[in-house]
Amino acid sequence: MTSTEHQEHGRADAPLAGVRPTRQRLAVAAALEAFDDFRSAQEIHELLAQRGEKVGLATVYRTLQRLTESHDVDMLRTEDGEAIYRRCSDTHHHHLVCRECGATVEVEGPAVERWTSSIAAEHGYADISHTLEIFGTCTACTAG
Amino acid sequence: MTSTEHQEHGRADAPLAGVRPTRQRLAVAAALEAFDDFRSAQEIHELLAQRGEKVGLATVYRTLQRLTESHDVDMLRTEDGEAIYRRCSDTHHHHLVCRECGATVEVEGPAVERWTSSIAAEHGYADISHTLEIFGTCTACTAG
DNA sequence: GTCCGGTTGAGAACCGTTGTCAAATCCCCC
DNA sequence: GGGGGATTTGACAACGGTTCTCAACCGGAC
Ligand SMILES: [Zn+2]
Ligand SMILES: [Zn+2]
Ligand SMILES: [Zn+2]
Ligand SMILES: [Zn+2]
Repeated sequence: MTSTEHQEHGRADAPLAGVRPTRQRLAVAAALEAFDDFRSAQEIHELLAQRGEKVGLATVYRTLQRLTESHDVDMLRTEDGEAIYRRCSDTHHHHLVCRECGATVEVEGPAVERWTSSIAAEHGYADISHTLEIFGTCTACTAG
Repeated sequence: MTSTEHQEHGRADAPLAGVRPTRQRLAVAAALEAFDDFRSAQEIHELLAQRGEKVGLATVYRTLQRLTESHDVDMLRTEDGEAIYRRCSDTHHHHLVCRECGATVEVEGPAVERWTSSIAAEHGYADISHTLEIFGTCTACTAG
């Protein structure tokens, strides 16, 4: 558990809380702010390189992993299994994603949340998580 | 395009339609019938080996790929990106999957289907598809 | 300054998956 | 029954995303 580490350092509610805000970690966080779409770790690494920020690929992966675990970024998988990341709002939500351009809309569905947990309870499954993503073609891509 | 191949052979509605029902392909199909849970390609390959059916791993992958494309099996990805396969019912449904043992329950949620299409329409997205999977730990795995 | 644990990064390792291509197999027609 | 040509197979290599390794590198505490 990460919760056993000493938490006196850093604010408990900010991204990168409880860890050293190193140049590399701040750079990854900044890159995520720069994007509005889901991006792969390698794309983020590439953007950092273009910006002149030298950050090792392993560090990008480690940082994204940490941010995902702390729910500061959303991670989902493309059709072919690649992990992609996006800085999202704090509340639980899902995504409406354009399969052409990647434009993303956050969506909430309290009824769906209730439905999934009732289904799980009904069958005795514990420690539930769920994935729900909607893919389509946005207006811009339909027009273009 | 696979649609350019001659399709006169085989029934158009059966699994493996339009391709030679070779020993290997039949063995993979049989293995899928034997399982009631989602299984990875490598697990299926291993089962075939245990049964004495010698089928190359590449052939297992190729066959599963073909069956997935023809919608004769469902393919989804575990939380760490691995593809898993299952022979399912024909109607549209989603899954409640044990992340330990793969035990699967098919679930239907008409309300969810309606919700996803209304969300999509609301934002002007067209040509909609969606993924919805629920992961948890089944009673057997919780007990064990 | 020294200490010391957290952090980094280059590269290797890992692992699921796909590509390669010669050999085997099947199907059709003679 | 015996070619012949397309399909299929499988051992193995290659690939791509991700994680591991571990020596070097910080950066606060004292
Ligand atoms: Zn999100
Ligand atoms: Zn949800
Ligand atoms: Zn299914
Ligand atoms: Zn559905």
